Amino acid sequence: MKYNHTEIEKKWQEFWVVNKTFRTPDFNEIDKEKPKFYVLDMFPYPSGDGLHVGHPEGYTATDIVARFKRMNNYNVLHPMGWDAFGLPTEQFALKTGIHPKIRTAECVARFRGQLQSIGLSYDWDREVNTSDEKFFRWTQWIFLKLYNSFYDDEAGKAKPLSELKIPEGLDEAGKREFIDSQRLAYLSDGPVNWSPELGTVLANDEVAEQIEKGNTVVRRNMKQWKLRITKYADRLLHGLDELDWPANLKEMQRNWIGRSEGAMIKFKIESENLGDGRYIEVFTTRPDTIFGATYMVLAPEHPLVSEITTSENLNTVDEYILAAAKKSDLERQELSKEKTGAFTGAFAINPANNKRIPVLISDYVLVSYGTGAIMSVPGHDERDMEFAKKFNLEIVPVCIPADFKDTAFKIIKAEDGSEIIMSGPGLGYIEGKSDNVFHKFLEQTKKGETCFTGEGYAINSGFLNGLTTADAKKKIISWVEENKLGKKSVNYKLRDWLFSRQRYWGEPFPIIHFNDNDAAALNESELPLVLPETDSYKPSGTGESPLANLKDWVNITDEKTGRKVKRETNTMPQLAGSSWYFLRFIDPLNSETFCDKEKEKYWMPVDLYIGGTEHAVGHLLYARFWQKFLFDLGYAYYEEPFRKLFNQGMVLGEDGQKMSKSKGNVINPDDVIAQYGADSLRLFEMFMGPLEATKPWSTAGIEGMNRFLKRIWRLIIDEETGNLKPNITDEEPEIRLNKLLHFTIKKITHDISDLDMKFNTSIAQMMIFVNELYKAEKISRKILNQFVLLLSPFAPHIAEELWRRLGNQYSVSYEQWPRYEEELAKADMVTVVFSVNGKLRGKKELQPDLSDKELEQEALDDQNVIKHIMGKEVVKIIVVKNKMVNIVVR
RNA sequence: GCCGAAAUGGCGGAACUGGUAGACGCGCCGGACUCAAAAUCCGGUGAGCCUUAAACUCGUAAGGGUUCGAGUCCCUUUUUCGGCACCA
Repeated sequence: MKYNHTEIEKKWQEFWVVNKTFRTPDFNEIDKEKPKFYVLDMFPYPSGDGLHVGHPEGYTATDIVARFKRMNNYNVLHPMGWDAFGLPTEQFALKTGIHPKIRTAECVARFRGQLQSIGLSYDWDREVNTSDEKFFRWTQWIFLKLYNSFYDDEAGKAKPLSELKIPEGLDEAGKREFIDSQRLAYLSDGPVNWSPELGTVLANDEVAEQIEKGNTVVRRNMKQWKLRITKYADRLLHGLDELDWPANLKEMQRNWIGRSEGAMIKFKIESENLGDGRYIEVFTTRPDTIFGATYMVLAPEHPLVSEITTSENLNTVDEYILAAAKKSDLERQELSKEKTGAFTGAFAINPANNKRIPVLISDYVLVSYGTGAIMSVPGHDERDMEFAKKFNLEIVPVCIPADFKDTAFKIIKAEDGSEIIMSGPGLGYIEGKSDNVFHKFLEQTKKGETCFTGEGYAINSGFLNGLTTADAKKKIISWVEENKLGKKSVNYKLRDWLFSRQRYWGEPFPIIHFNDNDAAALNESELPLVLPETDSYKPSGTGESPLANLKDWVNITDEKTGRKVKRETNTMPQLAGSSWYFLRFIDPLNSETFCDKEKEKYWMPVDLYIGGTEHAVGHLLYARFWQKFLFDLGYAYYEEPFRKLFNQGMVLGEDGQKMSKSKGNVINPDDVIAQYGADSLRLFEMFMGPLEATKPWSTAGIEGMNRFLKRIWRLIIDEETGNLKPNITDEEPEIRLNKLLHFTIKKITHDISDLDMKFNTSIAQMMIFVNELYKAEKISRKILNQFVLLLSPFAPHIAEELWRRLGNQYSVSYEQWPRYEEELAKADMVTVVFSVNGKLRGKKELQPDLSDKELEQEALDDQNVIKHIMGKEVVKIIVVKNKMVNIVVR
């Protein structure tokens, strides 16, 4: 009876389903004394294409860990669900008229079937679907919590609006405006990323991906919902420190959050249009270079532009603003080589040296970062220098590299102990040395040929002269603070999360509008607010969602007030549901709350989370944000959701190229399973290399895996009779094989429990073990039992089958993971190598743990070693226990 | 441009804190079984020294360094991949 993967896999998959083998018991049933392990895959979007071989890679890895932990007496939570709201399904509906709900159900059924055919040990009783109203009811609920909360900066956490202190003396409208300005979910009118092809706006992290797909993204002013994630910027940044995440991923989040320290400084405006006491405020990370600020630049959209522009310059400025407005963000960046701008006719006063400097506008200054205005230091900022050269603005060097320190100034100790700093162009000559390199540096900077952006020492900077950049920063900041011209300040690149989309297939907002600037939230009891039925998913054409066309649904009468109101017609982004789905798995059926806190306390945080890097700054940042928010309000026990994160690499086509339909190199896991079986697929996915690496698929490789499984089968089963091989005995194991078994147990146990996800070496060790078993005349059943258990997390179907055939009962899934004895896992002979001057000259099998003296003697007795040290002086002998002896001769 | 990761046989990849480079698999070569083939089993397989064995030399992208000893540590360069990119 030959190894029949199809039959065996079908049999055991059915067994697992019927027996609910992998069901994680309800919270009140589990033994809470046992340790827990929550192992999670990034849940997929159930697309029409089905799974590709990239999916099972991460899923198999987590499955191995889940199965291993179960066998090690952990309570394991290993769930799967569907990130089911999303644009492709809606576009499919537009094309075919098939309702997204129906399409989603089809795709989910297909995906679930495929996942089950891989033999993944999910608890299907906990399956969630973000587009299911029982699920998104709670997405809407969290949104309401955000809407009804504010961030208390002093306490450093979010609180319900009921605790918000409202300033006195406000009328009703003023109060409302104030409260709205504090909500963590708020409506904001301003420029957003709009994609005409998609008919929707996009969040910043989605823009790059959509452009790559060939969609255009333009800037457009629209009123949109945003979530105030920026309030959490610092906590999101610092929280990273304690997480066991890949360094590059943490770095990506840090970059995305983009914290920079510097100062806000006010520059007084001099304009014919404006009276005294008006200022331009700038943010700078280099306040120490303020003496070199020779002009200012405002973003074209800066509100002060219209006020300060003089009549003489009005036309050019207006033209420029218009031209800039027409450019998309992308165009602005692409044209970055050539700086453009216009003079406003206004001047400002540099507070450091009271110089009168011109104020210009340019689109290289972004309105959305800092204050939308900069002080320009062309000597020490490349962008400013480019602009200064183009517009013939003065460049003053105010910072020099440390190398020039001694030439640029001299610090003399005065009699009273204070320091006198001598500086000036002539210093080098006074000292009796002329430094051409230094003067060349100054000249080149003034001409715009050199731009030193590093840190060094201040020159031409009045009271900052001679200070290091760090000291100069401190000094100038305390100076502006004393003079009430500014303060130390921190800025972030992170923007608030654009949270609304003009789509049908998403969570509706539980919001009604009385008029343009007066909205109200539904009560929690009114949730879920379900999607209205329709057969038209076409965008309204006005930049509103398809829901806007459904007049009966949109226009309603508010029961509380009796007023006619309109429903919010936007829907939430796909990343809403994925920001908290991992909590729902803990308590998927709860209809009282999104997740019971006691259960969350037990199961969270996720102990191992595996997915691709593409979610580095989107999903992973938003999920952390929501977790922190729920923590602040006391709904969650933990502040960080994912303790250990691992990024799986990409699986390339056999040609080493990215898999794509157009290249015709796509491997379909269904075909692979049909031909070689799920166990071969699983094993090969893990054998290809470390999980994080990008590596090509190989048909020859999977054939090899299939061969390995057949070899295991024949080792145990007589293909002629279908019975156990006659050489399997009930005797005690042969010592040699037993030692190798223990070594193998140790190797695999470490490979899985260190969570480095390098299972290729575990499989290699199993192969070594099987090769050795083939050489044995008799094999003890005990050894085979243990081996099958070792194999089971990797290739569970064949393991279950062999386990039964070896005469065992029940499933391998909850058997005790094999233990190893350290003594047995040790080799009984070690190979010690002898080298002379670092070159290998001989080796010998020796007993372990010989003394240094004994090893030394062994080396000196070696014929080849003798040949190489003959007639030479032995300088020194280095002995590494159990490893090597190196003889150094002269 | 900046930041990060990587580069090892014909291929995928091993090598724990510096200590036998190339585990394991694929491919290839040889043998056994067979009328023959497939499958299977056994053996070999970094390069060079005309063949073989021993011995020797070279060899982990390139060059240099530290060390008794470097794939591993340090410096320089090249290439590949990933991320960021007017964020003041």
